[in-house]
Amino acid sequence: MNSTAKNCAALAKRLTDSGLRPTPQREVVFKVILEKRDHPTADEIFARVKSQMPTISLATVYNCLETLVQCGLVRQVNLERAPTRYCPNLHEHAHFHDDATGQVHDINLPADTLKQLRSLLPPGFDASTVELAFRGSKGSARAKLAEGRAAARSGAN
Amino acid sequence: MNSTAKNCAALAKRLTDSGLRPTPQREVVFKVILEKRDHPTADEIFARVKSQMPTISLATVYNCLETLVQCGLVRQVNLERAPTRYCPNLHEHAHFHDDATGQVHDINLPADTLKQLRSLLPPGFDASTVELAFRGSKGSARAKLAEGRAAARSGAN
DNA sequence: ACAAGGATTTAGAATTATTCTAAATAGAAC
DNA sequence: GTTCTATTTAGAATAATTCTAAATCCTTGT
Ligand SMILES: [Mn+2]
Ligand SMILES: [Mn+2]
Ligand SMILES: [Zn+2]
Ligand SMILES: [Zn+2]
Repeated sequence: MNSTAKNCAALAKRLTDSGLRPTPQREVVFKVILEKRDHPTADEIFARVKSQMPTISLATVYNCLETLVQCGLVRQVNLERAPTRYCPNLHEHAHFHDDATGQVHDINLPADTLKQLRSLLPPGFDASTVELAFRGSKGSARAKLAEGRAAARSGAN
Repeated sequence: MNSTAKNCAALAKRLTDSGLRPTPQREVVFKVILEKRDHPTADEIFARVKSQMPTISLATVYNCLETLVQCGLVRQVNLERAPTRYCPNLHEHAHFHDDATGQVHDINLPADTLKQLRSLLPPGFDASTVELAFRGSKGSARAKLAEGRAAARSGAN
């Protein structure tokens, strides 16, 4: 059983567990989100799905996305007021929005960091979700090395 | 010199420093944001401002808000896909969105916490902004005390 | 097999926060 | 006072998302 089949099976289980049907549309939407984990928007997902299923409608893509989110298989990512993006990474993680390229990267969040953040809340505040987003630019590794050397020099002064 | 006059002077300075004019519209928009720091939306600000300046337009409110944000006097707060809210708290802080009441509360963020969060980024990632938002419910102090006692009991088992 | 009946999909209209456009107004500078 | 530019204003436009209502699909019961 390959990875796609396994994911499909997991999707089918989640859906039927919620009393929903595993339809071809839901499967193909989920598949394209898993295929290229670049946090696509609904429009981008629509475009990718259409190449495999030319008759699907944008409304259906929105409907499927809502279903996948409700089943807990996909997470919505809202950055500023840009169109909602969709992420199949189910681990607790933050997002880094690269201003230069527009790309969105996953940033791993250790469990203890999450706990620390929750501990900042005053008594009585009970957070069901914590969202952390960075915005900036992702320099090249080469630029970063040079930056590091400059910092070392200035620190040595 | 009272607080309102001081804020107006600060606003005028920021504006003229940026080559912009301190207009009555900009002043009144800034004033209502400072008056009730409840993270109002543009529509709410429009309603509050209209009572003092009935001829102002919504477009002007949006224009003034954009100006205030660019001058660094007000911060935009985007939570999920709800209308943008505006916050005059210039300290680094996070937001807590109370699902039950819809209220948005400021959460203080220690400087070292911010540094820790930035340190989660892989080399090459340079964040110009870090946004942290909690969502949940704010129980009453009474409920919170009971919760604490229950936790103590279960911990003692 | 056939007939409900409900779930899902679909196209297109509606919604809504925000931005844009272009004309009117206000104010500063000369 | 005239000119020049910034600002305000009303209304149109935009764009992501949601809604509506009809068509299609599937399951279930007979
Ligand atoms: Mn961007
Ligand atoms: Mn809410
Ligand atoms: Zn992600
Ligand atoms: Zn705030």
